[in-house]
Amino acid sequence: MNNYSKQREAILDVMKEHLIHPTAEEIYYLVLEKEPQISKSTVYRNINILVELGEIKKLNMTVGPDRYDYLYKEHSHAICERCGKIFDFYYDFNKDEISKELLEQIGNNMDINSITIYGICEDCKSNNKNKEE
Amino acid sequence: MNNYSKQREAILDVMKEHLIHPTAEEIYYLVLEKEPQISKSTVYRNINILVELGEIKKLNMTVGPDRYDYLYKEHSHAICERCGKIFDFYYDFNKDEISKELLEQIGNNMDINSITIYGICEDCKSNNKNKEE
DNA sequence: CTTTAAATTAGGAATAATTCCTAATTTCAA
DNA sequence: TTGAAATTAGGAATTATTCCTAATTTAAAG
Repeated sequence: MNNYSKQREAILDVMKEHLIHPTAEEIYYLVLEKEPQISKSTVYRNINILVELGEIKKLNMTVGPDRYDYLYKEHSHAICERCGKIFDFYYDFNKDEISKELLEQIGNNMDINSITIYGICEDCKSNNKNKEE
Repeated sequence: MNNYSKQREAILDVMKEHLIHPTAEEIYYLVLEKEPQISKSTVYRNINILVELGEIKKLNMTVGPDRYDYLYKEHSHAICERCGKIFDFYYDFNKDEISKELLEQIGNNMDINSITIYGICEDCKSNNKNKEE
């Protein structure tokens, strides 16, 4: 693993240019503009490699396919479980304390990579109110 | 939506009896023991309804299919992004403060349903050390 | 420069996970 | 009762992702 490849480079470039939480398929179509020969399997494979290398972050969605994010700057995500909207935000979680609690409660010294909020956004809440039940 | 159905009842019972974060397919096989006629599509459909009703919680996985949890008692989850292990733990996140930050930063008054930690567990960290790179 | 082994690729096939479709059945309120 | 709405089983269809293979590219060593 880890020979140079302009395809992988192009994918990372796309991620840096488009901070829009794209799906794998959206990344594929964006990369096509730079690398018209690239295949979908190459995109999927390299996305996984970039995630494994920590260059990009996989966002685990409740709705629709997973999405990816280039962390130009440390931030957290709040995701609407009903419509899938993703919000970037900053919050100073006390990771040391959380790590300590994890170690005490589950006996496992995890490295915390990210903390994600799942909930229901304002729009989905009000749409629901209009629904007859 | 929401006529009585013994199939949905059986699924919820299974979730209450097996607090093991099962996948939809695992739920299907567990429910089969109570309802030998039940079909997989019924299981999928009712799982989604139970999630929507807030009776069970969907866990968004990095690895493998999504999993589900009956929250017999409020708790959070820490998930290993590499092997998919799920740990239940308790932590008193300051949801009010987080909500306030969300409103200020993203202008959206979300209802927070859950907070999930993603990271790399101890086992996966040490496995990695042994890997030649 | 060559050579060579390892890594990567394109393209399509295969798999996995989930949703959709339909006719039959069940639920429940009038 | 009865009729409309909801739900079901079963299988087809769709979606998302991974796997397979022969050809190409990379990089390091001579």
